[in-house]
Amino acid sequence: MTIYDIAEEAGVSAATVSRVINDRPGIKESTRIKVREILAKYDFSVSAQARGLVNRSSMMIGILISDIRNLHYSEGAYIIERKMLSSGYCSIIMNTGSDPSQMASSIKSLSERRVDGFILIGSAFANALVKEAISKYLGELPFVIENGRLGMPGSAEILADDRKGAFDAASYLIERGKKRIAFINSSSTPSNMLKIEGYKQALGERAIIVDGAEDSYEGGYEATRRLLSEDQDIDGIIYAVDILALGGVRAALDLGLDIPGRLSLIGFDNSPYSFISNPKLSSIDSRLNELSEKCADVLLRMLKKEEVEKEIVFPPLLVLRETT
Amino acid sequence: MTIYDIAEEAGVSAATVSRVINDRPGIKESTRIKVREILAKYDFSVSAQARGLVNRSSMMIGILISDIRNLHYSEGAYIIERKMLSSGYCSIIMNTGSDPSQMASSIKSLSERRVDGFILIGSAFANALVKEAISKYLGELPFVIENGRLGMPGSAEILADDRKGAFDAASYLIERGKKRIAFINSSSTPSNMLKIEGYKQALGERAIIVDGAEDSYEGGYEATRRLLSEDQDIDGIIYAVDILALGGVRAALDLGLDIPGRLSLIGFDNSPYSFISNPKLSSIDSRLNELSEKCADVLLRMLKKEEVEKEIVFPPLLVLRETT
DNA sequence: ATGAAAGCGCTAACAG
DNA sequence: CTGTTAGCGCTTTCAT
Repeated sequence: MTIYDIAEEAGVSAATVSRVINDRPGIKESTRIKVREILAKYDFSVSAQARGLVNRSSMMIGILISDIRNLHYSEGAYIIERKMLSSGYCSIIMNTGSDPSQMASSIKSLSERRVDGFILIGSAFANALVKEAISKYLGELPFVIENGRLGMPGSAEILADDRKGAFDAASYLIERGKKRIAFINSSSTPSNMLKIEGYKQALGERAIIVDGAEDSYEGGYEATRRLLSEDQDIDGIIYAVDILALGGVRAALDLGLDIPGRLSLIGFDNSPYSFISNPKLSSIDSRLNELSEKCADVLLRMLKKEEVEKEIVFPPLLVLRETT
Repeated sequence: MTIYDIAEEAGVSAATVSRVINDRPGIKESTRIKVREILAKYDFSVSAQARGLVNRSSMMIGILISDIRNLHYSEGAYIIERKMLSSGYCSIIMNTGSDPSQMASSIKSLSERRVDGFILIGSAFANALVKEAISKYLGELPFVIENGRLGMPGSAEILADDRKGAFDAASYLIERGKKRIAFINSSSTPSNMLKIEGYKQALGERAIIVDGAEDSYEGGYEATRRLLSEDQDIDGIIYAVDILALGGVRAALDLGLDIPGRLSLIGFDNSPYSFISNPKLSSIDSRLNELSEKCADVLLRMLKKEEVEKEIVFPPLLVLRETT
């Protein structure tokens, strides 16, 4: 069913039907009503495809995420999808994994779909291949990157201050009298590298960095267990992500260590995991949800050709619970 | 940039360019190479929009989810998105919430986008409004519903046997000598209603059902705490979803009850929450990931006009950990 | 206030 | 092996 079918039954032209559908002015009220009636009668649904072709706007955006199963990405995707939809934009969501060439190919896909703009969630997208793919395929499109720096002209960057987050966490533990404070990291994303920097800044010579833990509960468990048995004096650990810390909590408990008396633990992101943890996990709130909200805001404004700030940084918050 | 621009530079017609792009046979090798060269030179990306218009296929599918932040939905979305993409289909993901009228309006959106098919994840979609919206707007489209019954002609239903899952869990606790076994439910989805049925089937007269807990960690905590203080003899609890059970674990611990000696707890879905829990949670594995995989499989087959089974049921597995 | 006609970027049928 | 033509479903001038 097309607008021509509607037009025919209404005894008007397709142009008129189009005007009614789009609420354009300059239509006799009686015609408008007549057409609306027939539209309703057939539950007519316009082809966004055809419309997009002539309007040069698909009213779709792309959301690229390394892995939506990751709780804090799914929250971001949720917030952005809802906000965009309420302004009429559908979201194409793609999981790219952490492989830059996969990311690049997703970017090409988005280009073929003729999205009106897109959002990259996570610092993992801040790499050369992605940059190249964007300038090749999505050159002029507005986009925003959440918590990553790409330094491209058409884009906005909404950032968490990860360095400060780690610095604050470490400083807090030092203040509380902890002497040997370690940092357990998983993947080497730009975001995690900043956390390490902040941690080092606070610890200086006394920094103890465990790198390359698998990015999971088990990864945190193993890394913590190993660290704790190799170095009996560790009395504080900061983790690059909450889920690692949950594994760490269990490892410490299995080793019979008192939390937080003997050992303090701090996670990162203040995700729902942190209060699901038992004992509840203290965590650095990177305010990712607010970042996501802001991402959608900013993209929407860019889509309307409004001027936007190209860089917004959200300061972190240290949330204390039962592991410190 | 369009195929006409490419055609002009290559000194051929648009039809030829189209043939090269789509790897159609019957093109002189030298022409093919020449055209490919120019395509590459400009990083040409075809308009899926225009192509879709003529092919009557957008190569997009819709995925409707009540809330992707829910871990087991995000896993489903992940699996489906990846699988569909590897067959060339992009996924439009929409969070509908639990309001049927929201679901209906999302269905209309999908129709305007001219998706080639769609997947409904969750039994919450098994309601009259959704059914009506589908037959209005997406009448002939192939679709599959994960863990819900809609009973519509064009669809396939991939189901978990929730009744049996709850029955097995309850039976297990009875076998282990538990005397007062409660069931804590959150939302009244069809899926949860089946769980209650299975539970009742095992418990008979002795059924103790707590309904209407909020669907969250806190909800599980509150409901459990109240139940346990009102009825001191409870020695087993089954929860409609894992996250509730995590709250329950903490409530029991706060009350000083020994798990599993004094009180056994069993969750539902065997989600990642279950092994993040401390103590680790025993849970009924509804095999949702396998369901999701199957959903994508089946939809893909429907899209190819192949015959498919209209109903597939996955039997549940009881996974024992530290709370039983 | 309304219609005719052109065109968005692509594919397919038909010629040659 | 390749080009011409028509048309997918819509919007938008430009007339009237």
